Amino acid sequence: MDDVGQKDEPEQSGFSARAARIQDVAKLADVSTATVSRALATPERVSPEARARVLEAIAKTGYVPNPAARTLRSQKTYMVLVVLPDLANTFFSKILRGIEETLFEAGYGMIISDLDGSPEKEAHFAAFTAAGRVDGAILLNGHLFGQSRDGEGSPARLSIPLVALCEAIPNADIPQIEIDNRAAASRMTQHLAALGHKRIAYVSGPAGNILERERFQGYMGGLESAGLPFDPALVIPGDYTIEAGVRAGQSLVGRTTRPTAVFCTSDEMAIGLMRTVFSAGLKVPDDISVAGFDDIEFAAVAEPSLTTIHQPRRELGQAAASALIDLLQGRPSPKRIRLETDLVIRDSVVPLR
Amino acid sequence: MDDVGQKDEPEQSGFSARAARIQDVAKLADVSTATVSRALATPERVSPEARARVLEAIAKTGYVPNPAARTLRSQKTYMVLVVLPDLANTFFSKILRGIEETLFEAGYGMIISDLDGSPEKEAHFAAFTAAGRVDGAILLNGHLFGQSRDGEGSPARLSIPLVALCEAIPNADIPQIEIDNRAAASRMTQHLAALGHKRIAYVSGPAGNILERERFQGYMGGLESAGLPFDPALVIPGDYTIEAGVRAGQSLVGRTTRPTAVFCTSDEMAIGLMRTVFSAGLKVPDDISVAGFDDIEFAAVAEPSLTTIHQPRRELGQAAASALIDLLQGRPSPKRIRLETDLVIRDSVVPLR
DNA sequence: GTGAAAGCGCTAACAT
DNA sequence: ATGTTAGCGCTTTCAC
Repeated sequence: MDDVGQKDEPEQSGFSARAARIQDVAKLADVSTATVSRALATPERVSPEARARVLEAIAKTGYVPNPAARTLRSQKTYMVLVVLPDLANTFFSKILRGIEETLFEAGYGMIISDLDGSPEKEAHFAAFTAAGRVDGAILLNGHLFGQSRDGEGSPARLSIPLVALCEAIPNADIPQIEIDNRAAASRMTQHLAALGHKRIAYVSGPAGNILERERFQGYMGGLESAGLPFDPALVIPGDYTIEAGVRAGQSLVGRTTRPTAVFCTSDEMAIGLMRTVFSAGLKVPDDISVAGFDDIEFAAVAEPSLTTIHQPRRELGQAAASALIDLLQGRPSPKRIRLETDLVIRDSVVPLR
Repeated sequence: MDDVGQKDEPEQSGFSARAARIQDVAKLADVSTATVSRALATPERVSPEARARVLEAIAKTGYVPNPAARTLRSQKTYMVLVVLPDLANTFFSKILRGIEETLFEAGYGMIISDLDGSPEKEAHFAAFTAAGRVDGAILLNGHLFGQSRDGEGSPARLSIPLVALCEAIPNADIPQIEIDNRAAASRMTQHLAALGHKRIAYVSGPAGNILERERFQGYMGGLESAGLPFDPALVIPGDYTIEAGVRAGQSLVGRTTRPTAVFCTSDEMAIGLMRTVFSAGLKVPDDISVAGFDDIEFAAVAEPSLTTIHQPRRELGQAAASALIDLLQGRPSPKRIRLETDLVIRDSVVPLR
């Protein structure tokens, strides 16, 4: 009476076409489906004997729980969405590793969303979270996406736990994991100034970007600490990409009074800029010093090797994932974590003259 | 009689805590849930009036179908797994873009799995597919993962449609999307030979890798075409990473009779190798010519800029995604696609002397 | 063209 | 410690 006409015998007969279900395991272990479920989720609440039989039956059948059924019932996906502004930027790869390894240990999977500067994609992934495909999200893109359709003051419906990583999200009451961008930029600026540079150019990130705002303030503060005047003509717009660096270089080499040092707010821009500078017949660092930010893998092998700010990328990813897991499991989570950066001195920056 | 005691009124009252379900839409549009479902999946089978009312109700409620319920019932996830050997390699970013955009147009989402050289991760993702979390997979890692537990000749159970991308999988009867690695490597080798180079070193990929085998054969064939002898001492082991390039460079600079040209089978290795060569006081290309493979973004801005083989990365991704979608939708799919590569001539290679 | 009803596979509430 | 049962939200026969 505990069985209602299955299609055919699911026993381990050579070619079973269909996957084992919890029922198959229960029958084989001579327990109820509830016990099988518990043996997996809360083993301590099942007798050792029953557990052993269940485990054996699972091994025999090759049973793997159906995630859709599990999710439908428990309303948990054990999936986390990671939102990136640009997957092509190598800066993110180690961060992703850090996130993934931490999530994995806690039994969560990771879905990556590459916004690629496209608002439609953002809408797409907003719908994604709204549909309940993920339990939480780690945002590296610097803002929340539109979760409520009516711009009213209504609290976001269907909201899930979020963590901001690298790019802080100012008015959001969520854990923020980052470095001290302002301090790091200030430190680099002062480093250049200490080497005698007086005309220090700054290649920016995208306008409005929070990293950009922080780093720019660090640049300004660094100039001030060094007693150097701020010259708006030395600020060159960029967006962290190689191409932006190439363009910034073009704008520099044509000038009559050139800066003696350039602080690029990403390594990719620094590398692109050096390329243009070379092509124009100038030498780095002899004619102009160039500094970067991030310390991506290519920074150490660039020619000349790049003086830059090292970010603990893997640790950033780990910290963000931990904070999200805390949230997901109802534990208190840190409100803000700031990891330390390092000034990495290589060959692209030398004292003036 | 079509309603069984809901918790509370789900109408658009300011703060509805819970997400709209298909029932809510059905009630509001005054149709059955079946009609709502059909209006979404097969609009042509629903009367225009009913469809309009359903669409309006969906807009009003903000209804988003629950993917877990949909998957549980239909056994389709509309998700595709993309398996990468190494996400940190920038070579993959544009490929991912190509895959993602094509999948997205067809209504599929993408889950990225970065194997990172770890067998455990491979097992993890094998379980992932076995659990039915994805409808199909695109493999860039050069082999299938263990799908059947018993090594018997039984056909893989729970198998899903697969496509091999870039790294062909020899004995698998699945669509293979790739470039002609052998021809490309041969072409580069002959290019170097045509410039007068007689001692052309080769920095390899990982042993056993299919790309490596093909490219090595291309190198051998290229030497032969040019009438040059093969010298095993000129083959330097690598694994496509920057670090491998650095090590390869170290093994080169110490030699008494150095090669005059080096063909690196990835741009990352070429860039790492140039770094070491510089540090040893040699010049590229004056003292030694260096060629790469892939044409990643950094190749054009390296110093000197890198002569390399251009791969149509985005198109490769698109082609693989299309082939998989064909399979998923029961259409015939191409068995093998080979996209064209280009020899990109830049500054890191010059004629001998 | 539309509705009623079954049920995908699991977990959790409630019994025992 | 274990079993029974309801039901997560959807798609899909099967009727009409």
